[in-house]
Amino acid sequence: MYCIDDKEFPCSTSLTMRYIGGKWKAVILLHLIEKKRYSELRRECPAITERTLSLQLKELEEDGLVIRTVHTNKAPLKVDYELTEFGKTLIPLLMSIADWGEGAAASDMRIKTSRG
Amino acid sequence: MYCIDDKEFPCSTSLTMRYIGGKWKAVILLHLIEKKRYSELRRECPAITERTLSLQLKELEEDGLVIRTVHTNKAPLKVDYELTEFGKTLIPLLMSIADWGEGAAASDMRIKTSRG
DNA sequence: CTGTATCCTCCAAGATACTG
DNA sequence: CAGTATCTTGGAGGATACAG
Repeated sequence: MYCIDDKEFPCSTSLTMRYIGGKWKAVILLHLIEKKRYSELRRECPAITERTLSLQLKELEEDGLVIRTVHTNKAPLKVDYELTEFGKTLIPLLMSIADWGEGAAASDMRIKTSRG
Repeated sequence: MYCIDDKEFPCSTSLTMRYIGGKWKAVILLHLIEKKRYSELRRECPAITERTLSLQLKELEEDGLVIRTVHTNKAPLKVDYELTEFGKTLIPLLMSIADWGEGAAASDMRIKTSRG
């Protein structure tokens, strides 16, 4: 049994999902394997709305998985995001997640693949 | 770009999360690495409500990850669940998810661990 | 450029009672 | 034993406009 902020997690699996679950967190983390500017991230993930991307990044930062760096305070702002050491421990898992999805696309006939 | 039932997934990562995302699916799948009776599953996952367990199992079945077998139609019913061959391709990933959670519990000081 | 602020919708999931 | 049926709700996530 694990707890974070009075929320309970009965096993380590549910605990992991607390960090990378949700619709977009794993996607964002995977993109951040390479350090990125905020605008790069947005361009690479057009399916994620601005608000959601911003909120998820803040949560990832609070969870200690991602670090945000501001390089200048004068406009135009320059901010980038990268994985912390703790966040980097997720890399093999993130790779496995991406890999499994590719395999699934070949196995599950309900999945339609297109260039998009 | 991938599609299932007119829902769009921009990358393989988001596609995987479609299968194992949500609060409990990965937990259920991990328990089903060994074939289980419905009642066993319930006993082992008391944190999951009956309704949710039932719904998730049905979804996992529709997704081709799990197979449900009814062994008798006369009461008392006997039903068990196990991973399909497709579902078994998730096992290494499920293991990694559980493992990472254990490591996180040791790294993230916000996580309180208890016997429960 | 890098975000917030508002408003809104939808649905995953909980609680509880009931059924073949 | 193995589930459904109802009812409810919190919160994740979308759309869009605005801000430092």
